[in-house]
Amino acid sequence: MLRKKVIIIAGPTAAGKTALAIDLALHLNTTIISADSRQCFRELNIGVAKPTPEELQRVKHEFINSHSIHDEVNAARFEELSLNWAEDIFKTHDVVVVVGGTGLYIKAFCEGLDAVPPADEQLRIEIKEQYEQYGISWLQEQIRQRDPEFHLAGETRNPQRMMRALEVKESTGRSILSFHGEAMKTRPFQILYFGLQLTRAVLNERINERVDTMMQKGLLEEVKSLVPFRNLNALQTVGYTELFEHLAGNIGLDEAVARIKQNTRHYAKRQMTWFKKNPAMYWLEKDPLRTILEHYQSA
RNA sequence: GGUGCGGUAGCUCAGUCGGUAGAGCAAAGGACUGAAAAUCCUUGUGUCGGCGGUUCGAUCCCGCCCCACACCA
Repeated sequence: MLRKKVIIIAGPTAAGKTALAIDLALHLNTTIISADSRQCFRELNIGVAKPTPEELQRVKHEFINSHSIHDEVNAARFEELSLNWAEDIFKTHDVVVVVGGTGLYIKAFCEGLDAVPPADEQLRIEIKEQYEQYGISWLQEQIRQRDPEFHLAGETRNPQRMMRALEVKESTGRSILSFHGEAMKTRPFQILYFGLQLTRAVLNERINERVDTMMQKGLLEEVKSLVPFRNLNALQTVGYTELFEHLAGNIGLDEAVARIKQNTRHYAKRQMTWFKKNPAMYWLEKDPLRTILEHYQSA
């Protein structure tokens, strides 16, 4: 019986994860590890719905404001960091709260990623340049010739996956697919999964309200200050890309705001798709805090 | 009032030399292993504005009407 426990709080954007996690962490007198791929960047604030400074004061959060948009952050890096944080917290606590909407990051923390080697930076740049110059057919042809396994079983219309497959093949001689599923890692703690869920209509309403609030709080100003960095991975983010388009003069402000709402709905849908397939997920309904505490105590 | 151009999927439109129609976006569902708020996949029956006429058969041709836009009075 594992004494150390991790409580995961997952769910779509705008469902109320942040507030619930803080309440829970206060009750359990412990620390929160955020599993959000954007809130870790200190340059991004309004548009990523980060916990407020007051909230951060009340409960210690890891992976919030911990990185710069110029740093390389990804799921593998998150796995490493989050496990270290958890280990540290477990030195003085029996429970950790992990909250976030990034399904892959939660998976990386709970189950681990396979040991696919990182890419050689130079190689990655070369592949990207070729792709940008010659298009997807070039990528498909390269995959066909160099990685037959991926050509047959991989996503051969998905540029990002093909570029990654190519760089792995080139630098290791192995297909990226050959690394997958080698072992689901076991963790030295018990994991309890909880999901926040709202009806589509309510969720959409909350998304719309939140986007309007973000605009009132000055999202446009925040985005303006980030224009020079618009090509960084960290800024391929809902709320930012649409306003970059507006600032470039391509679309009006109303149109940009409407697109932020729409793209946020798309994003929330993808999040739900990810979490719904987790059979261990306990879907919260009324009185979520009490429900979690009951499950935690009897676990 | 006259002339012109339109009225086709929730939206923007394509198309059928007459055999009841299809793209993009939206919407819904799904995938996801070093960009993941990213990237990608699947799903399209709608009185083809209305009423008549011609025809074996009309959304497509003809007539009238209604609506929208533009121009002329």
